[in-house]
Amino acid sequence: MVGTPDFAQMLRRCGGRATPGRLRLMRALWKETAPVTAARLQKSLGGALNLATLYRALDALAEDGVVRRVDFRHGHAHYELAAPARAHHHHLACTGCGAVEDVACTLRPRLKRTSAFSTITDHAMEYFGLCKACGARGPERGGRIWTGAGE
Amino acid sequence: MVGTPDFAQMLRRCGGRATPGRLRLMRALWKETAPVTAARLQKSLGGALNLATLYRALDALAEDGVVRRVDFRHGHAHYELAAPARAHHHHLACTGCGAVEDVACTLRPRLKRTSAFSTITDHAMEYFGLCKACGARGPERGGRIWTGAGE
DNA sequence: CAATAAACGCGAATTATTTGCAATAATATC
DNA sequence: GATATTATTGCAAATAATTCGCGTTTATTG
Ligand SMILES: [Mn+2]
Ligand SMILES: [Mn+2]
Ligand SMILES: [Zn+2]
Ligand SMILES: [Zn+2]
Repeated sequence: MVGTPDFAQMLRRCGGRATPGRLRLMRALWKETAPVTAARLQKSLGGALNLATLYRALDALAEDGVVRRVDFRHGHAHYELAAPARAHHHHLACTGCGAVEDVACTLRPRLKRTSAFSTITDHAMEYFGLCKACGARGPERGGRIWTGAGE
Repeated sequence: MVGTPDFAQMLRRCGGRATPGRLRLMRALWKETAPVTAARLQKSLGGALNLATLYRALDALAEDGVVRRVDFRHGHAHYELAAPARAHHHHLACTGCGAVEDVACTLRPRLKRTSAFSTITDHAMEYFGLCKACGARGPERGGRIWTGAGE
Protein backbone atom coordinates (compact mmCIF):
# COMPACT_ATOMS: atom_id res chain seq x y z
CA MET A 1 0.00 0.00 0.00
CA VAL A 2 2.85 2.32 -0.89
CA GLY A 3 1.44 4.28 -3.81
CA THR A 4 -2.13 4.99 -4.80
CA PRO A 5 -4.24 1.85 -5.08
CA ASP A 6 -5.62 0.83 -8.47
CA PHE A 7 -9.10 2.22 -8.00
CA ALA A 8 -10.28 1.27 -11.47
CA GLN A 9 -9.58 -2.36 -10.79
CA MET A 10 -11.02 -2.04 -7.30
CA LEU A 11 -14.27 -0.69 -8.71
CA ARG A 12 -14.60 -3.37 -11.35
CA ARG A 13 -13.84 -6.14 -8.91
CA CYS A 14 -16.90 -4.99 -6.98
CA GLY A 15 -19.06 -5.41 -10.03
CA GLY A 16 -19.07 -1.72 -10.83
CA ARG A 17 -17.75 0.40 -13.65
CA ALA A 18 -14.67 2.57 -13.54
CA THR A 19 -16.32 5.81 -14.61
CA PRO A 20 -14.36 9.05 -14.42
CA GLY A 21 -16.76 10.24 -11.74
CA ARG A 22 -16.22 7.27 -9.45
CA LEU A 23 -12.50 7.33 -10.02
CA ARG A 24 -12.36 10.95 -8.94
CA LEU A 25 -14.53 10.04 -5.98
CA MET A 26 -12.11 7.31 -4.93
CA ARG A 27 -9.11 9.58 -5.33
CA ALA A 28 -10.82 12.28 -3.30
CA LEU A 29 -11.63 9.84 -0.50
CA TRP A 30 -8.10 8.53 -0.64
CA LYS A 31 -6.74 12.00 0.12
CA GLU A 32 -9.08 12.61 3.06
CA THR A 33 -7.69 12.13 6.50
CA ALA A 34 -11.03 11.79 8.30
CA PRO A 35 -14.56 10.72 7.33
CA VAL A 36 -16.31 13.36 5.23
CA THR A 37 -19.91 14.23 4.42
CA ALA A 38 -21.37 13.70 0.98
CA ALA A 39 -21.77 17.45 0.56
CA ARG A 40 -18.17 18.15 1.48
CA LEU A 41 -17.02 15.40 -0.83
CA GLN A 42 -18.97 16.92 -3.69
CA LYS A 43 -17.28 20.26 -3.13
CA SER A 44 -13.89 18.60 -2.98
CA LEU A 45 -14.75 17.16 -6.36
CA GLY A 46 -15.45 20.61 -7.69
CA GLY A 47 -19.06 19.66 -8.15
CA ALA A 48 -17.97 17.09 -10.71
CA LEU A 49 -20.67 14.71 -9.52
CA ASN A 50 -24.32 15.38 -8.87
CA LEU A 51 -25.21 14.92 -5.21
CA ALA A 52 -27.76 12.22 -5.96
CA THR A 53 -25.22 10.37 -8.06
CA LEU A 54 -22.68 10.75 -5.32
CA TYR A 55 -25.04 9.24 -2.76
CA ARG A 56 -25.77 6.37 -5.11
CA ALA A 57 -22.07 5.72 -5.61
CA LEU A 58 -21.34 5.90 -1.89
CA ASP A 59 -24.21 3.53 -1.17
CA ALA A 60 -22.95 1.02 -3.70
CA LEU A 61 -19.40 1.27 -2.42
CA ALA A 62 -20.51 0.96 1.20
CA GLU A 63 -22.48 -2.09 0.14
CA ASP A 64 -19.29 -3.67 -1.13
CA GLY A 65 -17.39 -2.64 1.96
CA VAL A 66 -15.06 -0.40 -0.01
CA VAL A 67 -16.47 2.63 1.77
CA ARG A 68 -17.46 2.86 5.41
CA ARG A 69 -20.29 5.03 6.66
CA VAL A 70 -19.51 6.65 9.98
CA ASP A 71 -21.96 8.19 12.45
CA PHE A 72 -20.62 11.07 14.49
CA ARG A 73 -24.07 12.04 15.76
CA HIS A 74 -24.14 15.11 13.58
CA GLY A 75 -27.44 14.33 11.97
CA HIS A 76 -25.81 13.29 8.71
CA ALA A 77 -23.47 10.55 7.55
CA HIS A 78 -19.73 10.69 7.03
CA TYR A 79 -17.84 8.42 4.67
CA GLU A 80 -14.31 7.15 4.48
CA LEU A 81 -12.35 4.66 2.45
CA ALA A 82 -12.31 1.18 3.96
CA ALA A 83 -10.72 -2.08 2.99
CA PRO A 84 -8.68 -2.84 1.05
CA ALA A 85 -7.44 0.71 0.66
CA ARG A 86 -7.42 1.54 4.36
CA ALA A 87 -7.07 -0.71 7.37
CA HIS A 88 -10.02 -1.21 9.66
CA HIS A 89 -10.13 1.29 12.51
CA HIS A 90 -12.45 3.39 14.64
CA HIS A 91 -12.71 7.01 15.66
CA LEU A 92 -12.56 9.38 18.55
CA ALA A 93 -14.55 12.53 17.87
CA CYS A 94 -14.48 15.78 19.77
CA THR A 95 -17.97 16.99 20.68
CA GLY A 96 -16.49 20.40 21.14
CA CYS A 97 -14.86 21.13 17.78
CA GLY A 98 -15.50 18.05 15.69
CA ALA A 99 -11.89 16.98 15.56
CA VAL A 100 -11.47 13.35 14.68
CA GLU A 101 -8.71 10.95 15.60
CA ASP A 102 -8.34 7.41 14.38
CA VAL A 103 -8.34 4.66 16.95
CA ALA A 104 -7.00 1.21 16.27
CA CYS A 105 -9.57 -1.53 16.59
CA THR A 106 -8.25 -3.89 19.18
CA LEU A 107 -11.75 -5.10 20.05
CA ARG A 108 -10.30 -4.61 23.46
CA PRO A 109 -10.41 -0.82 23.56
CA ARG A 110 -9.22 -0.03 27.04
CA LEU A 111 -8.43 3.38 25.59
CA LYS A 112 -5.07 4.46 26.87
CA ARG A 113 -3.98 8.06 26.91
CA THR A 114 -4.23 9.41 23.40
CA SER A 115 -2.14 12.22 22.05
CA ALA A 116 -4.72 14.77 20.94
CA PHE A 117 -7.58 14.09 23.32
CA SER A 118 -7.94 14.98 26.95
CA THR A 119 -11.20 13.30 27.90
CA ILE A 120 -13.54 10.65 26.61
CA THR A 121 -17.03 11.56 27.70
CA ASP A 122 -18.94 8.89 25.85
CA HIS A 123 -18.71 6.21 23.26
CA ALA A 124 -21.01 4.30 20.96
CA MET A 125 -20.63 0.70 20.00
CA GLU A 126 -23.10 -1.28 17.94
CA TYR A 127 -22.67 -4.72 16.52
CA PHE A 128 -24.38 -5.90 13.34
CA GLY A 129 -24.98 -9.41 12.23
CA LEU A 130 -27.59 -12.09 11.75
CA CYS A 131 -29.71 -13.72 14.41
CA LYS A 132 -29.93 -17.49 14.30
CA ALA A 133 -33.25 -17.37 12.42
CA CYS A 134 -31.88 -15.15 9.67
CA GLY A 135 -28.53 -16.86 9.63
CA ALA A 136 -30.22 -20.22 9.07
CA ARG A 137 -32.36 -18.75 6.32
CA GLY A 138 -29.11 -18.30 4.40
CA PRO A 139 -27.83 -15.31 2.43
CA GLU A 140 -31.11 -14.43 0.70
CA ARG A 141 -30.08 -13.51 -2.84
CA GLY A 142 -29.45 -9.82 -2.99
CA GLY A 143 -28.61 -9.40 0.65
CA ARG A 144 -30.66 -7.17 2.89
CA ILE A 145 -34.00 -8.57 3.99
CA TRP A 146 -35.14 -6.06 6.53
CA THR A 147 -35.31 -2.59 5.00
CA GLY A 148 -36.29 -0.81 8.17
CA ALA A 149 -39.34 0.64 6.43
CA GLY A 150 -41.89 1.68 9.00
CA GLU A 151 -39.59 1.35 11.97
CA MET B 1 -33.73 -1.16 41.08
CA VAL B 2 -36.41 -3.61 42.13
CA GLY B 3 -39.62 -1.68 41.44
CA THR B 4 -40.28 1.21 39.10
CA PRO B 5 -37.89 4.11 39.60
CA ASP B 6 -39.23 7.43 40.84
CA PHE B 7 -39.38 9.15 37.47
CA ALA B 8 -40.86 12.37 38.84
CA GLN B 9 -37.89 12.86 41.09
CA MET B 10 -35.55 11.77 38.34
CA LEU B 11 -36.97 14.40 36.00
CA ARG B 12 -36.76 17.18 38.56
CA ARG B 13 -33.23 16.29 39.53
CA CYS B 14 -32.28 16.96 35.91
CA GLY B 15 -33.72 20.45 36.10
CA GLY B 16 -36.92 19.49 34.34
CA ARG B 17 -40.56 19.36 35.31
CA ALA B 18 -42.52 16.25 36.07
CA THR B 19 -45.31 16.84 33.60
CA PRO B 20 -47.82 14.08 32.97
CA GLY B 21 -46.50 13.81 29.44
CA ARG B 22 -42.89 13.25 30.43
CA LEU B 23 -43.91 10.86 33.17
CA ARG B 24 -45.81 8.75 30.69
CA LEU B 25 -42.82 8.97 28.37
CA MET B 26 -40.53 7.64 31.08
CA ARG B 27 -42.88 4.84 31.98
CA ALA B 28 -43.22 3.88 28.32
CA LEU B 29 -39.45 3.77 27.90
CA TRP B 30 -39.14 1.78 31.11
CA LYS B 31 -41.36 -0.92 29.67
CA GLU B 32 -39.46 -1.18 26.38
CA THR B 33 -37.00 -3.99 25.99
CA ALA B 34 -35.03 -2.47 23.09
CA PRO B 35 -34.36 1.04 21.80
CA VAL B 36 -37.41 2.51 20.08
CA THR B 37 -38.02 5.26 17.54
CA ALA B 38 -39.71 8.52 18.44
CA ALA B 39 -42.66 7.62 16.21
CA ARG B 40 -43.11 4.22 17.81
CA LEU B 41 -42.84 5.76 21.23
CA GLN B 42 -45.57 8.25 20.39
CA LYS B 43 -47.87 5.45 19.35
CA SER B 44 -47.11 3.52 22.50
CA LEU B 45 -48.19 6.66 24.31
CA GLY B 46 -51.47 6.62 22.48
CA GLY B 47 -50.52 9.87 20.80
CA ALA B 48 -50.57 11.53 24.20
CA LEU B 49 -47.63 13.70 23.21
CA ASN B 50 -47.09 15.70 20.06
CA LEU B 51 -44.16 14.41 18.03
CA ALA B 52 -42.31 17.71 18.20
CA THR B 53 -42.80 17.80 21.95
CA LEU B 54 -41.62 14.23 22.18
CA TYR B 55 -38.46 15.03 20.29
CA ARG B 56 -37.84 18.01 22.53
CA ALA B 57 -38.27 15.86 25.61
CA LEU B 58 -36.02 13.12 24.28
CA ASP B 59 -33.36 15.66 23.38
CA ALA B 60 -33.45 17.16 26.84
CA LEU B 61 -33.33 13.77 28.49
CA ALA B 62 -30.50 12.60 26.26
CA GLU B 63 -28.70 15.79 27.16
CA ASP B 64 -28.92 14.82 30.82
CA GLY B 65 -27.88 11.28 30.08
CA VAL B 66 -31.18 9.87 31.28
CA VAL B 67 -31.94 8.72 27.75
CA ARG B 68 -29.51 7.24 25.26
CA ARG B 69 -29.80 7.73 21.53
CA VAL B 70 -28.86 4.63 19.57
CA ASP B 71 -27.94 4.41 15.90
CA PHE B 72 -28.86 1.16 14.20
CA ARG B 73 -28.18 2.54 10.71
CA HIS B 74 -31.85 2.69 9.90
CA GLY B 75 -31.83 6.32 8.91
CA HIS B 76 -33.52 7.41 12.11
CA ALA B 77 -32.69 7.42 15.81
CA HIS B 78 -33.73 4.96 18.47
CA TYR B 79 -33.97 5.82 22.15
CA GLU B 80 -33.72 3.87 25.34
CA LEU B 81 -33.60 4.57 29.04
CA ALA B 82 -30.07 4.98 30.37
CA ALA B 83 -28.58 5.63 33.78
CA PRO B 84 -29.67 5.57 36.49
CA ALA B 85 -32.69 3.54 35.44
CA ARG B 86 -30.80 1.08 33.26
CA ALA B 87 -27.21 -0.05 33.39
CA HIS B 88 -24.83 0.95 30.64
CA HIS B 89 -24.72 -1.56 27.81
CA HIS B 90 -24.45 -1.93 24.04
CA HIS B 91 -26.35 -3.68 21.30
CA LEU B 92 -26.15 -6.37 18.72
CA ALA B 93 -28.60 -5.75 15.88
CA CYS B 94 -29.71 -8.15 13.18
CA THR B 95 -29.44 -6.61 9.72
CA GLY B 96 -31.84 -9.25 8.55
CA CYS B 97 -34.85 -8.76 10.80
CA GLY B 98 -33.94 -5.91 13.09
CA ALA B 99 -33.80 -8.02 16.22
CA VAL B 100 -31.80 -6.42 18.98
CA GLU B 101 -29.90 -8.03 21.77
CA ASP B 102 -28.18 -6.26 24.62
CA VAL B 103 -24.46 -6.70 25.00
CA ALA B 104 -22.65 -5.97 28.19
CA CYS B 105 -20.02 -3.28 27.88
CA THR B 106 -16.79 -4.90 28.90
CA LEU B 107 -14.79 -2.43 26.84
CA ARG B 108 -13.10 -5.63 25.92
CA PRO B 109 -15.78 -7.00 23.64
CA ARG B 110 -14.21 -10.16 22.26
CA LEU B 111 -17.79 -11.21 21.57
CA LYS B 112 -18.20 -14.81 22.58
CA ARG B 113 -21.01 -16.93 21.21
CA THR B 114 -24.26 -15.21 21.99
CA SER B 115 -27.52 -17.00 22.43
CA ALA B 116 -29.72 -15.46 19.77
CA PHE B 117 -27.18 -14.52 17.11
CA SER B 118 -25.33 -16.70 14.66
CA THR B 119 -22.98 -14.26 12.99
CA ILE B 120 -21.56 -10.83 13.54
CA THR B 121 -20.94 -9.26 10.17
CA ASP B 122 -19.95 -5.79 11.25
CA HIS B 123 -19.79 -3.45 14.17
CA ALA B 124 -19.57 0.27 14.77
CA MET B 125 -17.64 1.91 17.51
CA GLU B 126 -17.20 5.62 17.99
CA TYR B 127 -15.76 7.42 20.96
CA PHE B 128 -16.77 10.93 21.95
CA GLY B 129 -14.90 13.33 24.10
CA LEU B 130 -12.88 16.52 24.15
CA CYS B 131 -9.60 17.16 22.41
CA LYS B 132 -6.92 18.81 24.47
CA ALA B 133 -7.75 22.23 23.04
CA CYS B 134 -11.42 21.98 23.97
CA GLY B 135 -10.71 20.24 27.23
CA ALA B 136 -8.40 23.05 28.25
CA ARG B 137 -10.97 25.65 27.26
CA GLY B 138 -13.11 24.21 30.04
CA PRO B 139 -16.78 23.28 30.05
CA GLU B 140 -18.05 26.32 28.19
CA ARG B 141 -21.29 27.23 30.00
CA GLY B 142 -24.13 25.48 28.30
CA GLY B 143 -22.17 22.58 26.98
CA ARG B 144 -21.95 21.95 23.29
CA ILE B 145 -19.68 24.28 21.35
CA TRP B 146 -19.60 22.71 17.94
CA THR B 147 -23.10 22.46 16.52
CA GLY B 148 -22.11 20.71 13.33
CA ALA B 149 -23.86 23.40 11.30
CA GLY B 150 -22.50 23.43 7.78
CA GLU B 151 -20.58 20.18 8.12
C1' DC C 1 -53.06 32.69 44.84
C1' DA C 2 -49.64 35.16 41.75
C1' DA C 3 -45.25 35.08 39.19
C1' DT C 4 -42.05 32.72 36.22
C1' DA C 5 -40.19 29.78 33.16
C1' DA C 6 -40.78 25.19 31.23
C1' DA C 7 -43.47 22.40 28.42
C1' DC C 8 -47.08 21.89 24.92
C1' DG C 9 -49.56 21.65 20.41
C1' DC C 10 -49.77 23.07 15.92
C1' DG C 11 -48.28 24.15 11.52
C1' DA C 12 -44.54 25.41 8.78
C1' DA C 13 -39.67 24.94 7.73
C1' DT C 14 -35.23 22.45 7.33
C1' DT C 15 -32.14 18.89 5.90
C1' DA C 16 -30.37 14.86 4.54
C1' DT C 17 -31.21 11.41 1.53
C1' DT C 18 -33.94 9.00 -2.11
C1' DT C 19 -36.38 8.27 -6.46
C1' DG C 20 -38.31 8.52 -11.27
C1' DC C 21 -36.94 9.04 -15.68
C1' DA C 22 -34.81 9.98 -19.89
C1' DA C 23 -30.05 10.56 -21.68
C1' DT C 24 -25.11 8.80 -21.63
C1' DA C 25 -21.35 6.07 -21.52
C1' DA C 26 -18.64 1.71 -19.88
C1' DT C 27 -18.09 -3.11 -20.87
C1' DA C 28 -18.71 -7.25 -23.17
C1' DT C 29 -19.35 -9.49 -27.80
C1' DC C 30 -18.95 -10.03 -32.27
C1' DG D 1 -14.16 -1.09 -34.40
C1' DA D 2 -19.34 -1.41 -34.42
C1' DT D 3 -23.12 -3.09 -31.47
C1' DA D 4 -25.87 -4.71 -27.66
C1' DT D 5 -26.40 -4.60 -22.88
C1' DT D 6 -26.70 -2.38 -18.64
C1' DA D 7 -24.73 0.65 -15.15
C1' DT D 8 -24.24 5.37 -14.31
C1' DT D 9 -25.60 10.19 -14.54
C1' DG D 10 -28.08 14.68 -14.07
C1' DC D 11 -32.07 17.00 -12.88
C1' DA D 12 -36.23 17.83 -10.73
C1' DA D 13 -39.42 16.24 -7.54
C1' DA D 14 -40.47 13.42 -3.49
C1' DT D 15 -39.56 11.55 1.23
C1' DA D 16 -38.79 11.28 5.95
C1' DA D 17 -36.86 12.58 10.11
C1' DT D 18 -36.21 16.22 12.93
C1' DT D 19 -36.49 21.16 14.16
C1' DC D 20 -38.53 25.82 14.82
C1' DG D 21 -41.67 29.76 15.69
C1' DC D 22 -45.15 31.15 18.45
C1' DG D 23 -49.06 31.69 21.16
C1' DT D 24 -51.11 29.00 25.07
C1' DT D 25 -51.03 26.10 29.06
C1' DT D 26 -49.26 24.47 33.37
C1' DA D 27 -45.69 22.88 36.96
C1' DT D 28 -43.09 24.85 40.46
C1' DT D 29 -41.97 28.23 43.93
C1' DG D 30 -42.88 31.42 47.52
MN1 LIG E 1 -10.75 7.23 9.85
MN1 LIG F 1 -30.70 -1.85 25.22
ZN1 LIG G 1 -12.00 19.82 20.22
ZN1 LIG H 1 -32.74 -11.77 12.29
